[in-house]
Parts: sequence; C-alpha cells; structure tokens
Amino acid sequence: MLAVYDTATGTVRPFASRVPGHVTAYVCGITPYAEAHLGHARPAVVWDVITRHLQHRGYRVTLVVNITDVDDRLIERAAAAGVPVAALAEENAARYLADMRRLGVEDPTYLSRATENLEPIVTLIERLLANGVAYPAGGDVYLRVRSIPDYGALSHRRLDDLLTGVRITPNPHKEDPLDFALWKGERPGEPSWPAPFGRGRPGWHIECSAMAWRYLGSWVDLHGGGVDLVFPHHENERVQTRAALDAEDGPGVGYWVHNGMVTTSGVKMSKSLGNGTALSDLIQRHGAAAVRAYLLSVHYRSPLEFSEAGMIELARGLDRVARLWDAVQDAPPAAAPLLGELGETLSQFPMRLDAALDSDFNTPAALGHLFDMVRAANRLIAEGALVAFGLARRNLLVARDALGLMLPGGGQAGAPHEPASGPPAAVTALVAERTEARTAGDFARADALRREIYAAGWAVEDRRDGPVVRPRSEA
RNA sequence: GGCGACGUAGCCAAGUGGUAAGGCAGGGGUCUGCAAAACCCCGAUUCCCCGGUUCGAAUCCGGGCGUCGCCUCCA
Repeated sequence: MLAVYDTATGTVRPFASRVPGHVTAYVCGITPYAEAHLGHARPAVVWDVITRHLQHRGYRVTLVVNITDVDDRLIERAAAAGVPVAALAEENAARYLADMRRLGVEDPTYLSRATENLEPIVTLIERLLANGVAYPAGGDVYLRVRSIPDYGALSHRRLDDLLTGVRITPNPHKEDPLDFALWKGERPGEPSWPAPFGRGRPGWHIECSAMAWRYLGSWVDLHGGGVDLVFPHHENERVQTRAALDAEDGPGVGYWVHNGMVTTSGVKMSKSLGNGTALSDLIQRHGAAAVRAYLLSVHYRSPLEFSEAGMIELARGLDRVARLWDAVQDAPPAAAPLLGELGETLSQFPMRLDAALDSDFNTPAALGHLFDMVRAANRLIAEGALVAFGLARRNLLVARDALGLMLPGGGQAGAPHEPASGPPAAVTALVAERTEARTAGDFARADALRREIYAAGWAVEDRRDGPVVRPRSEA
C-alpha cells in the first residue's frame, strides 16, 4: 500500500489518485539561466523513481515538467552576455536535459516551456481579473492576496506573520505589499507578448498554473519540486489556480511532494550563490551511476550534504553490485525457489524493494535491501547454489527497473547504463604475457606485469577460470 | 522574530511504541604463488540533553541546546 507525504497536511497518507489507474503529476523544473548543479538533478532523479514506482504499481502516469524560459534573471544574464533570452535559455536547457539523460532520467510526458503557453496563461489572468481577485496596475497585473481566505494554507503561514520579517521590495503599484505579479508590463529590450490587459510577460507563478491546467486539467494528483518552492511559488500557484478554476469541479492538488535541498558546507547549493558543483563535471568525474545512486542514498525529503568523499564511498559499494552483475548476467532464469534465510533474501527481494518504495519512496531502505541481496547472492554462489545465479540476475534487473540502477552493459537494450568498454589491445597482450609467466611459475615477472597493467589503468584478478581485467577503481 | 524540517556508530544512512537495517572506513580470519574479489567474525547496552506518558520509547508529549530550509530569485 503506497503512502505519500503531503506538505499541505504534514503527514504521510495512503495514496489514491482521483481517477483510478491514472496519476497526474506536475514537477517544477528549472530556470535555465546558468549551468545546472547537483541540486537540480535531485528532483529529476527522485521523480524518475516515483514515476517508475507508480507505473510498477499499475498506474498510467502523465508527468509534466516545466522549463521557465523567461524571467528576470534570464533577462539580466542574456543582456549581460549580449545574447537573446531564448538562446541563453535553450543552451542551458539543452545541457541540463543532456545531463538528465545521462543520469537515466526518462523523459516526462510533457516538457513544457513558459513561452509556449502564453494562451492558457492569458486566459487564467483574464479569469482572475473577471473574478475580482486580480487587478491591473501600472501596466502590470497583480493578485490580491487578501482576497484569498485560506492564503498560506499550504506553507503554513499567516499573512500578518509575513509582514513582520519583510524584505519585500516596495512597489507603488501594489495595493498590498504581499500581492504578487501575474503579469509584468512590457519594458524596453525585454521579451513581451500581446494580451488584452496590455503587452508584457508572465509572472513567475502563473506559468505553472497554466501549464498544469493545459496538460492535466484542474486536478493534479502529485505536485512536486524543491522545498524552497513551497513559499512563495507553490503557495501562489495554488491560490491562483483555485481562484481561476473555481467554477469547475474541485481544482486542486492531491499531494504536495517536496524534495530536500542539496547543501555544501552546510549551505544550500544555489545558482545565485555560485556554490554549486556543476552537474556535468560531477558526472564526468564519478560516473552517472554513482551520481544517480548518491542522490538516492538519502531519503528525498532530507537535506543532502554533498561530499566528494561520500560520492566515492558510495561508488565503491556500487562496485560490489556491478561485480555481481558481471557474474550473473548470462544466467538462465531460476527454476526453483531457494529456502533458508539467504534464499529468502533472494526470493523476497522484489517484495522488499516494493515495500520500501511504497513507504514514501524510501530509496535508502531500498538500497539497504539491495546490499542485503548482493551479500546473500555472493554467499550462495560461493556455496555452489546454481539457482542463486538466476535469482540474483532477476533481482538486479528488478532494481534496475525500479531505481534506475545502472548495471555495466545495461543488461538490455534501451536500459540506462554506463558505456562498457574493454581494455585496449596493449593491455590484453600484457595480460596474456602474464598468464604465460604464471603458468611457467615465474611469479616475479607476473607481478611486474601486473604492476605494468595497473599503471595503464587496469586491474587483473586471478579467478579459477582465468584472469579477469577490470578498470582500476579510483583510490 | 514567524513558519517548517532535522539531530542515530569514525563517516554516510534506514528505522513513528516492542527491544538498533544497510553502505564506507578500520581490525581479525577463510580462499590465493602473492594479490584482488568474494565470504565469515568484531563495533552504538544505545539513538543531542533534561523531564513526562507507558508494562515497554530512537520512536509519543513538554522544555532546552544545536543544525538546516523558507519568509527575496531559487530544485
């Protein structure tokens, strides 16, 4: 029984979609004004696992992810660089999407850009104006926050509390300092679009209301993003959607699912602080498999304190999983179940994995079961239990499908994987030479050759059935 | 100041009432020509501190201390 934490209620609740068998989900993506860092990969990877699990549980999932391709920051940066806003946005978005693919994140059902959704945006704003919830002022359009009785219900804030610590920029056009912009009037040199209430561009929050509405209708079962979006972004999005669609049947969100921040030196990674570790660089140095697993090694709601050492340690553990895969990938399906405690660990792995994911997508617990399974498999294999090969193979494929775990070679076409590459011919020749030396009993020479092979970046392991060459693991 | 989350072994991290998963590091073994890999054994009588509820609490309640996030663009 799947249960999901909901920010609005602050509790884990049994999951049910409004329409049986179909889940509508909306996740806030990025504003591509600069290169993405690890923090931007977190929601993508987390939601990839969430989507996989929902599908595994029999749901059809319609997932919408947005790209905010027009906003203040983007306009500033583009102007500074002397390039069009759209060009800057597309360049960064393309890099981000390429990184996501390397991380094995499946494409969402709809990848939606703000600038491609002006129609629904304008429609929503018109409705809000007609409702009297919004008002035009100085070429802009604002939402009158005080007209929303339950404003703050999602983020657990009271309007009057918001006024105290304020750092809200004074704006003479606003009736109330807490009101927020739905539409920003045209300014010279900035992108703008026509609208009945004047040329301009959309405010930050309205795009998400519009895109969710366009692709998913008035009801969103799961709405996600980083916790830093809870206020004001999601709060504002929520109230404007409800106010605009109120006439239709029960607009809303079933569960607000927010992932924790990735921090470094105890501080949130952030593009504006410039303290983020570039994602592409991280993938380059540690491999996509390690980066992905690292993001899943902590529960999605907890903060994740990034550490280079932690990433390396995790990669080392992952190596054990990869080695098991090497040993079992060609095994035939297991014909019989295995008994005993170790046998159960293998037989029941899929169930245990599902149970962990059912529990608010507990990926660290899932990884724990994975390692239990690996140890049991290795031991049974060492004891000569032939069925263990088939069960282990099945289990690794189950983990691959559920978590997007990357196995060397991928296991199957189309699966996420690290590119597999064998040793170069020169190394292969050295290995052959070493085998000869060993057979001849010349161990000094064999050891010298092993050092040479190691220096070339490869490690030789002598197994019963001959030497195995693997890329040298990082020290 | 307000709102929210969190504080578990050297490090990372599960665990929301029944007596502490898992990973990494470390020590000792088995195997091996030697290694590597794999496997076995060893580590918190204890879960930030102090009270309370309970037959029983890391888990619930109250109070401290500390950390992080949001209140401003932000995954």
